[in-house]
Amino acid sequence: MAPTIRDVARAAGVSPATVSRALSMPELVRPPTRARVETAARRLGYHPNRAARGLITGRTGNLGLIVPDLSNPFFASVVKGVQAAARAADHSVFIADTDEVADAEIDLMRALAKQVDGLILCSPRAPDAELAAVGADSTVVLMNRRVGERPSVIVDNADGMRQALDHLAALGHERVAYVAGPRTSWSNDQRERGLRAAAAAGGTELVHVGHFPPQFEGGVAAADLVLASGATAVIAYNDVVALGLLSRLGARGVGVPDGLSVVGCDDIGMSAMSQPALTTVSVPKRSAGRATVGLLLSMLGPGGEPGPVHRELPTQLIVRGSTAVAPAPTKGSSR
Amino acid sequence: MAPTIRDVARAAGVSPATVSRALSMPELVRPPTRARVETAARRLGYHPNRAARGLITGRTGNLGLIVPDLSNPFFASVVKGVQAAARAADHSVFIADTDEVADAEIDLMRALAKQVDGLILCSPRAPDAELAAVGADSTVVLMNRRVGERPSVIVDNADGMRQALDHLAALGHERVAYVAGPRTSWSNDQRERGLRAAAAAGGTELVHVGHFPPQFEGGVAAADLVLASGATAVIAYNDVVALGLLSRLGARGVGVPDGLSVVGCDDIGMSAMSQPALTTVSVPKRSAGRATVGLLLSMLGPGGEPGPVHRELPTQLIVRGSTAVAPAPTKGSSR
DNA sequence: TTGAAAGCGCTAACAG
DNA sequence: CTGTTAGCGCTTTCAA
Repeated sequence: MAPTIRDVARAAGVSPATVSRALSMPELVRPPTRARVETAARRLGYHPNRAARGLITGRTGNLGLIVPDLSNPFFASVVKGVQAAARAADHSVFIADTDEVADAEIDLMRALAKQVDGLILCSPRAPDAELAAVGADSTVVLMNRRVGERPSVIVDNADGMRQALDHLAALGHERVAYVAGPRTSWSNDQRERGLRAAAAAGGTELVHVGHFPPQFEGGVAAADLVLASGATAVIAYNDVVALGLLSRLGARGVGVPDGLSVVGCDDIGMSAMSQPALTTVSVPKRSAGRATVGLLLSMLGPGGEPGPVHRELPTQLIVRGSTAVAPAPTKGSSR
Repeated sequence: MAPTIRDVARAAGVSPATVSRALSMPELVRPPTRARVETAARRLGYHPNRAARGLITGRTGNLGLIVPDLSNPFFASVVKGVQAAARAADHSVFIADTDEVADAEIDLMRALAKQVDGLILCSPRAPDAELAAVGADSTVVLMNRRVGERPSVIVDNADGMRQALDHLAALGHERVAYVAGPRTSWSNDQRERGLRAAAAAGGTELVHVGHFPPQFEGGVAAADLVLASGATAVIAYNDVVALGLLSRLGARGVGVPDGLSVVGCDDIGMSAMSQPALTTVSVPKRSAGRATVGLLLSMLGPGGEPGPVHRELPTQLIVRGSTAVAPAPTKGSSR
């Protein structure tokens, strides 16, 4: 049986309350007493039971994080950022993976909400209303999504897309395809908007290619549609999809970037290592994770609710080998 | 404020004890009473506070999972398997990433041990003794490692390596390099042993190439050493390393599989999509995760400690494009 | 079959 | 500065 606060109290010859104080608010205890307590605690290998503490303080020291798909390296990175920040603040984190199923999100929110101080929803797919309903009575921070006035950390998707499109336009591409991600993805929505705005501003023709799951297979499936569209360049919802494109393009014998230029988004590790290396819009994944934890903890802090807080992080185009000057227009290329 | 058991009791006109029973041991409560309680609970949106329950039952309904690196897709898959099984058993899971730092493992074990019913250590890097010391008084299951009689779930690494080497030998390769993973990795150790045994049995010459971090960069760094070794084929510690090899080999102008055959291990998603697709030893990642949770929960069940339990899952070579018949021996190739 | 009472391990008043 | 008391939300004897 793990030692309790009473064991320590007995060993140190003080009351449990003093032990509690010596450990959580040392300045309220006379140094000699404190020392006795600390020694006893160390000797017995005492660590306070957080559940018991939480019962009375109302704080568990735990955070919850819900992500759509851990096997997407983007989310893996975010998780690492969240972890690091949480650990630095002496918090543990529950992680749940929804497998891109919106309903699972709601279930998991409910399940986790009871046992954490705050919840981070990363790229949630559920409708605004459901999110708002379930999150009403718990501290929730959104990441990669903005819903009403709820606190959130997002990245500047629109600007990233603008950078990508400007880059392609500067290379002479006049017809660019966008391989869309999930309809329920807020990021996808932002990216589409940013792209439309940039296309209108720059006179580039934008071709929207259906919605695809944000996975490798999604890119594989999209590739043929992109080729048929007559576009000379393609921007994918994310890097994983872009890698899928690359794969299928290779199989079709289309050279990248000579036959088609490809741009991804997220800058996952793999994007630098593909053949050719993928041009991509870099998103600060770790930082976003850390920032989200920071925001969440600040909300839990003394002040309580410091009003709606929003953070937006910048994105940056990384140019690599998968984009090049547009090929000379081919007759009937649109067929 | 979330409703407590007393709120429900009042609403249903019964005592808190009855509510507790109606919800956890329904058969001990008369149907009409039970119905009243259930209705009241549902109406108030009552969910028992697990921390409070845990305080008395000694069970939190939480599991802990410690992995070396979430950004390795191998671990991401394992996590998904663990998650799925845990959720099916109505448990939540704390996840911690050690960034391949053995000390962090021990710290995290201590931190998590207090708040979970059981702990899963996936591919732990810490020395046996430390693992044993910290894990002494908590329920721990190891994955991808065997330490004494501690319960564990592993895969048949040695057999996987044998399959890989036999495959290469059948293709005519006589000199095969192995790019080793971390020294502290038990799996790496098993793979080396399996390889040595198979090499001895089949008369293949095995070249051991230094220890490298189990990351893409590790493979990149190893590639030149492999080329200098005069081997016509190489087996990498895992797929991520193998992909690093592929990348650097491409940069060096060495064709795969014609210039060098490459085999990985784990069968992460990316391995099927590389150019050329990677031949690899498939490891049942999800299943292993699920099996580990199953084992852990069985240990927590009624019987308590049903003695040491070990599970070993099979591995299977997946032949893809990255291996081929050995090139004709080149004069002075060993230089 | 149900209720009253005790207590899990801890912290937060309130005295002293 | 330290000890006593009460109680967080829940389950579990023990009686009724």
